[in-house]
Amino acid sequence: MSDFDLDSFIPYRLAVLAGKVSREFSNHYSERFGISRAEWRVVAHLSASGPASVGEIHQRVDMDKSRVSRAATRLEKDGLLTKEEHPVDGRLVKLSLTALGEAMMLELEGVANAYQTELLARLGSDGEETFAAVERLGKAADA
Amino acid sequence: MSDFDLDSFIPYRLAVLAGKVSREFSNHYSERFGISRAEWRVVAHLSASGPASVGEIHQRVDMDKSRVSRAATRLEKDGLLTKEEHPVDGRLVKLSLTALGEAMMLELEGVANAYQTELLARLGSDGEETFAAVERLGKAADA
DNA sequence: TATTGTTATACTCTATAACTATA
DNA sequence: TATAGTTATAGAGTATAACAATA
Repeated sequence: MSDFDLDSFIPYRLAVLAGKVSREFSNHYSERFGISRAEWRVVAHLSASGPASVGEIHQRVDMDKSRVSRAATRLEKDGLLTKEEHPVDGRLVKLSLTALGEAMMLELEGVANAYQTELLARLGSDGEETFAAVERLGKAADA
Repeated sequence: MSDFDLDSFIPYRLAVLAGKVSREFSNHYSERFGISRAEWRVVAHLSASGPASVGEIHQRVDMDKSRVSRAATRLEKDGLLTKEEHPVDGRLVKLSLTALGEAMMLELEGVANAYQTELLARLGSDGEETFAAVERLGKAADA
């Protein structure tokens, strides 16, 4: 009927793979901690960087402003972070993990590091380099 | 603050990469043809396999039944496919591309093949093998 | 006027489950 | 009763844009 084969098409294979890994990881934390992927990203970023504004997270974490903002609202409601007004620029909101948020992240870190280890094992010996090579797909050849 | 680094975490990198490639490809067709990713997958599968049921597509294309069903409904409304009742088993629905659907797929194929070529070029010489190696991430080590 | 963050809109996705009609 | 497909539901993702407050 056609000479196009969806199964060899890289965007499709990549989407299927990313979905599979994301769901698998999500099984490791979503039920236990009750957070979504967006919330996980915000918490992980805050944990690594310390307090940050919505805009900073938006730029660092591949999520647009509104998604970050809504995730932060949910996390605040759950007592995992606080919002403060920036002392000099009133437009900025300073997001900080609470003690509860820090404690959750500590557990999550263990889960995430264990999963990362398992993924690297699946890749085999040159896993890191292999994966980095595939990430060249994201670099548009603008030359 | 923490020894966890989101930027080196494989599920995150994979999600970011897949999103980037998917959006980039989508820019090549969504505006021009007015279809979503789910619709594109259904059309591509039908084009490769010939007429198929909802269930067949569901099993082959990493989308659940309802997503396939809804995509098919939208495509039917746009005149890109038809639904027929199966002659012997009335529960089955036979989805077939219309002439309009075939014509669209012909154009889409050109776009997709060109994009695939560009992606392989970004990967470099051993691209296919490198990519296949990374797909081992999707194979849970169930031993 | 421009920027930061929030909220609105509308559609799609995801997961689950109920529902219908056939078998 | 089991199966194929559709529809419902509810929360989340996606993209865009309007909006309020501040700069």
